[in-house]
Amino acid sequence: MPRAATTTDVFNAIAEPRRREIIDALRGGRVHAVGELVKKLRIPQPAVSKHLGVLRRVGIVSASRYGRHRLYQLNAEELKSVHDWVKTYERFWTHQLDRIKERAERKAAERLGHKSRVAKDEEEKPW
Amino acid sequence: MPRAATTTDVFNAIAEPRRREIIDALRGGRVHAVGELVKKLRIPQPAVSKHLGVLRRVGIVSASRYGRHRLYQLNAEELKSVHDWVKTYERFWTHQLDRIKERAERKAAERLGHKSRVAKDEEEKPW
DNA sequence: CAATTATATTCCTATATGGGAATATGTCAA
DNA sequence: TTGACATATTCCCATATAGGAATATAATTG
Repeated sequence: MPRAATTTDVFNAIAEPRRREIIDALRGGRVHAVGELVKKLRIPQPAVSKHLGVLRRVGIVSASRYGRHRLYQLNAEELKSVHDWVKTYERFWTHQLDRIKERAERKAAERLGHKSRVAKDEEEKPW
Repeated sequence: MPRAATTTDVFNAIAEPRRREIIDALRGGRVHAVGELVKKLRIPQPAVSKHLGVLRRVGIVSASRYGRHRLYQLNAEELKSVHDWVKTYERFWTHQLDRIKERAERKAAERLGHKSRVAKDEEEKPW
């Protein structure tokens, strides 16, 4: 099986650096014509259009016409799913002290026999 | 040019759903043998090994030996770059009120002639 | 209508999958 | 040593790029 399409979900869509650049350029709610993005990011116009196409299919951006221009706008809420997922790991790099404390607490609990319960079908491993 | 390798960076590595499942399974700091992941996630062993290989090359997990087992451990800090990037968009979906207020403030500023300064080489667009 | 401008689409190509099957490697146990 | 077990690697293949070049489509202007 090949890799999932870039339009499968937001995670795949933002894996491409240039697409993240485009997203960043659209930050602040300002709409941008394709040509502006081309000039700003120095990416060939067809490439920008293609990347915008991917982002649009995933829902990260939406487009509207303005004369012969096409204006793109960010729908940043679509990035929420990524944020929600990665946020659950936030504690691993913030608050070093909390982490240490947490470990100490876990060990203390073990000493007191308050091991976290193990699911029935899950054997106790020696590690 | 083909898509960037999955081992290019964390963004590409986590684009694959099964790799995120593996990461999630390793949460909590507990080490896991490959076989445990296979049973837990119901993914064929070669697939698990391959995905772990990708994650290891990117640095998201690290491995150690224990007899004939290989124990994998999460290095969640590697996910920080993703968090840092997506976090800058957090305000777009949290605090609805703040967003409304912000827009109102921007409009007010415009009324007062306090437009955000425009870079010299950036023309004023009609939109 | 013709020329121009803005953007999208099509073609082509080299490359990197991800899964399945089979097999190799490594380690322990009798 | 010989199995048996745990994990990694290799092969094969269908598929989805991402970029470049060329072209098509759309809208404006004269």
